[in-house]
Order: sequence, then structure tokens, then C-alpha cells
Amino acid sequence: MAAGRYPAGMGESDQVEDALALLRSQGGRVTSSRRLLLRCLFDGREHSTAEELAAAVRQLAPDVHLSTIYRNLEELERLGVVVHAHLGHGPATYHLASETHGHLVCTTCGSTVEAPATMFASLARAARHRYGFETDPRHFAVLGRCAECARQAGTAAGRR
Amino acid sequence: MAAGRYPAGMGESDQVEDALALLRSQGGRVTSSRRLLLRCLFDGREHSTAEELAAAVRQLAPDVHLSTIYRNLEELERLGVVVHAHLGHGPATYHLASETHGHLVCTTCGSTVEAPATMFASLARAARHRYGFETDPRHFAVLGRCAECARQAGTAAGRR
DNA sequence: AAGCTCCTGCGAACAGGTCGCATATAGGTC
DNA sequence: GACCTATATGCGACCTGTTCGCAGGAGCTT
Repeated sequence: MAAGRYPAGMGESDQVEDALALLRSQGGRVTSSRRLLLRCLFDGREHSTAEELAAAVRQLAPDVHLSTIYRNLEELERLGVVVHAHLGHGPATYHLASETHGHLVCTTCGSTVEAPATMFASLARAARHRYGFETDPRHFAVLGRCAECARQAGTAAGRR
Repeated sequence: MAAGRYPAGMGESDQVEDALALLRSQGGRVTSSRRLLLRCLFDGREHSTAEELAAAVRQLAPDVHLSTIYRNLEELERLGVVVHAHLGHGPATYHLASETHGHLVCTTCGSTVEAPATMFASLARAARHRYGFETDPRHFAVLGRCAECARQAGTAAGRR
């Protein structure tokens, strides 16, 4: 689980460099910790916490500090490269802004299901219509019970 | 803002006593801090944080400790009397389970709009249908921009 | 190569929440 | 009403997730 996460191919390098170019164009500087962080974001699984990203980055650069990860994530978020979402009670998770989707988080087992933005379309329409509220489809976290946990709860029903 | 929140009339007393009876029927004990907490929950505005509830309770019983508030809220949640929800980045907010609704939280100004559960019906249906996921309509927190902030952002558009 | 920024490591601080412990108190029993 | 036991409470310590201030280091411009 720990090994084999990072730089496998070279596919995402372009995207990493694109993001770095954007960063530079805004007066930011290209540093190795930033490049590594971006690489981990593009390579790793989605929904990484800051801690997980720090661990991944440290496999190649052991001295990168957690606070640097946080600061860089904040910067990347300002640039629109990544977004974070709060999935339940734990730490925030970060993923690429390009992979916009909602999250269905199981409060029983903690698993998360990604739901396409289209699933939220009617809700977004209703919110706009009734309240003038513009929902942000990136930042969704809908809690409930995943199929498996719902089934188990159903089986043991009447208990409580 | 500080004065006049608690025990105004006697209207909610029945509900408070109902909840206490439920508590007692489960082996719990009726204590003054619990009665006060319930009263604040019924009287106060919805979406109170633990800290706010503690402040309200302390107006009548200054020695009630914050951890007691947390423990009692946890207990009341287990009994299904209250629920908590996470509205954005701040502390969790608690409200009566009977007042079930979703929340639209403005990420710009922090205001929250309560949305009836019906607004989430089609989302809930889609989630169940596609993923077998049973959404919990009490625990929603949908982020975005309220009408006012959206308008201002629209007015100043092209900036950023 | 110098110099001005910006970035980083580091630890301290912070916020929100939880826990363990000794003491107090609710509420059943005699 | 006194007694007893389980439950609640106050209190402080702790924990997790995140932010901040600072001094030193490294990118980019000239």
C-alpha cells in the first residue's frame, strides 16, 4: 500500500508542469516540494488527506514539512488547481479541481462514493430557483449509509 | 443578544419533559444541566454550537462545564432528540431532530439557509437508485454562494 | 554573482473535541 | 429519611487537524 504510488509513468508530467507554469505566472516559485506535491496529486488516488500527501512526498524528499504541504495546498487551491472537501469527521481531503464530483460518505463504515455532478443538478436548480443560492458542486459531502451498511442495518432491523 | 433567550414562556416545557422522560426510560438520569440544555435547545435559535449552548446554559447554571455539554449532546443524539451537522469549517452545530432540514451554507459570508428535506428528494432517489446509498437528509451541508454574495460576485465579475 | 523575494523547516500555538479520574448526585430500596 | 450504587459532573490533560511566526535557505531577475 505504501510503495508504488508515486512517479510510475511519465504521463502526468505535462500537467504538473502546466500547474507549475501557472504558479510561476502568478509570481510563485517552482520548488521541488511543489513539484513533488503536484506529482502526488496527479498520480495518487483521489481523496488524499494532507497527511497522506505529506507521506507520499516524503518518500522522495524526507524533509518536507507538513506545514509546507498545507501551505502549498492552500496556494494550489487559490490557483484553482486543487480543491478540498470535508468528508465526515476526519481530516479534509484534497483532489484535483478537474475531477469535480460530489461525495457520498457512509457514516457507518467511512467509505466514500463519488457521484457525478449531474446527480446534483436538480438540487442545484432547486436551490437557485428558491433561494438564489449557487451551490458549489465541488464541495459536496452528503452523508448517509452505503449500500452494504444499509443492508446490514436492514437485516438487523428492529433492534436499536 | 445575551439576555432574553431562555425560559421566556412555558410552552416548550412539555417537550423538554418528554425528552427527559425518554432519557430516564433508558436508564439515564434527569439532572439540571440536562434540563437546561434541553430548554436552550428548544428555546434558542437553531444551529447552535456546543460553545453557544454552554454559554446559554451557564446563564442559569454557571458551573456547567463544556465537556458536560458535549457529553449530553452526544447522549441526546443517541436518543434521537438532537442531531449535529457540520456547516463549513467552524464547529459543529446542533439542532432538534424534529426540525429536519438540509443546509445551504454560503462559503463567502457564512450565512446558512435551511432547505426542506423535499429539496433533496431527487438526489436521495438518484443515490439510492444508482449506488444503493441511503442519504441522511439531516446531515446535509451544501456549500456555495448565497443570493447576495452571488450577486456581488456577479457584479464584480471578470475580476479575480 | 548579487540581491530581493518568496519558500521552507521548525516548533509553538490554536481550535474543536475527547478522555480519565475523583467527587457529587439521582433515584431506587429499606 | 438514610443508604447505596450507578450514573453524571467538574476539571484538567490530552488528542487531532491546522495555522502561525520566525530565522535561514533557495528561486529567479538583473
